Amino acid sequence: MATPPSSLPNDMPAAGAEAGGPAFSPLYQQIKVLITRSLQAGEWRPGEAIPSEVDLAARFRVSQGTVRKAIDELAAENLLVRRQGKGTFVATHSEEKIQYRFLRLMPDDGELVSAQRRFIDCRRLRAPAEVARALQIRAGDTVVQVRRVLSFHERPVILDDIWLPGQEFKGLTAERLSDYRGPMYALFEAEFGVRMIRAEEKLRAVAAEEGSAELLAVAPGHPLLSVERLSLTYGDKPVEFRRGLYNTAAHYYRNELS
Amino acid sequence: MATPPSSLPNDMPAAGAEAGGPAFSPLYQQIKVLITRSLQAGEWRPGEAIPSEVDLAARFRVSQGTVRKAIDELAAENLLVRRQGKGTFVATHSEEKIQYRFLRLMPDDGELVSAQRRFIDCRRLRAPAEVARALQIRAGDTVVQVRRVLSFHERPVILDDIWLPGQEFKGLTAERLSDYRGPMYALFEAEFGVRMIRAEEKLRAVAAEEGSAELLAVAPGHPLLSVERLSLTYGDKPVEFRRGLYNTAAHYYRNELS
DNA sequence: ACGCATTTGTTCGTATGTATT
DNA sequence: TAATACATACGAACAAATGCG
Repeated sequence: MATPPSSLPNDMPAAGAEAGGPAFSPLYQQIKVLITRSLQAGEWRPGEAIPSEVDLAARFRVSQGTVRKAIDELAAENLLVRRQGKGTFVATHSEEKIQYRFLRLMPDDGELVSAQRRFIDCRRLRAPAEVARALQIRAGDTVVQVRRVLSFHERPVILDDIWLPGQEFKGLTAERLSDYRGPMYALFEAEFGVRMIRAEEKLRAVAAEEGSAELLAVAPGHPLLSVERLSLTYGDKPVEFRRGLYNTAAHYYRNELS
Repeated sequence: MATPPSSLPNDMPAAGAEAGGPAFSPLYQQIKVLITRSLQAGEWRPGEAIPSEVDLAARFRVSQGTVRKAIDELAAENLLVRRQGKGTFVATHSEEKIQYRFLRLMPDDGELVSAQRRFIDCRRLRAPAEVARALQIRAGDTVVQVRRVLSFHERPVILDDIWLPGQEFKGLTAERLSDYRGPMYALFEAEFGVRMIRAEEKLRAVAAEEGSAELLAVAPGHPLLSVERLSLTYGDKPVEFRRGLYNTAAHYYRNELS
């Protein structure tokens, strides 16, 4: 059995190390951490191929199988995408297939058609307490607020309010949002180097207020699905907070329990 | 390289075989199918240990690593649970840890407390068209309908209407439901041999109607979260259809996107 | 059109580590 | 302590998909 080589952060607490937890972690977990760091540091950009398993094995001085297991888990977490015969690629939000990973709204009948976007507002302001708490920044720090409406078949269905940390999103304007073709997360990734990895959502049923009712073309008091989303990047760092109001008259939010 | 032994269903379309698709599937996928069949047939009951990897390897005439990969996937799908040093066990709904796998409602503040259950109704009737379609039975076939209210801190929060195929649930009564300690799915599994594997949910915001408003102690028209759930067992066979109405005044439905 | 090199995918075998009883 | 079972790690070989010459 090969002893872990000195190039590995064996002395450093990796994934498995917590207070009271085990002070070691398997080799493949350490490799996973190293690969994640390179991802985070931008050594390989979204859409690019990472080195082959054999190359990585040589680089880290471990067997190919160990690299393989590390990549397996990263692929399961949607950080990497494997393609037989081609290589392993850094996941990107600009791909067709993965495009609707975060959009859970489905029409009651008919096919899923792509949404028309209308940006109502995009301005910088001091973070309200609730937003600051969610984004883990100081209350009063600058945030960018984006307000938009998504329509299907010319009918407004989603009203989104989006807050982004001003620090990471300098230069974001309504124009750039409108001009960009493709998903918003693809723009964030390409223009600001911010990659959404996963998100946590809180769903509630609420009554439409005056303003949102008008934008969604429903009567005030009409039931709307409220979806609060906190998006996280590497290291579970929050990078987006949004509140969506969905008109579920002709659509539903699909979820799979497993 | 060992050729697949005759005991394997190599000639039979397994997981990977579809119209136009490849007519073969990897060994570990075939093993996965075989294990799933034994699970379905009840060869090993929920909570029991299945044979060790070495035993299964001998039984199927493959290497331990191949069995391991099959079990890995079944564990990832929550059909099996691995425990180092002890064995691999058939997943069960009566375990503490897995108890809240299907309950997504969380309190806005405070800890998650266990719900008080109140069964309002349990009767047999002919399946309405919508229910029959969901359960893939004939309209008019017998179904069991259960209506219940879940309360937290003495306040009603969830109103559930549950439909079960009468065929599989002979002898289900309000008493048995009330008397049973533990999750309902554990009762289904223990008393009727029906194991929920996964479920698909459709969420909407709706206005409370007269009857449901009274049971949930809210005003008519109050926004409620409607949760339609179709529960599936082995082979994606539907075995439960339910519609829940959640009062999200002090709770939210949590979801993780990844 | 064909073959070849590259890369991931599958399968086997073996040895050792860690957790449980 | 010893036996058992899952977990990790290595190495080797072949299969399947892809892209290039």
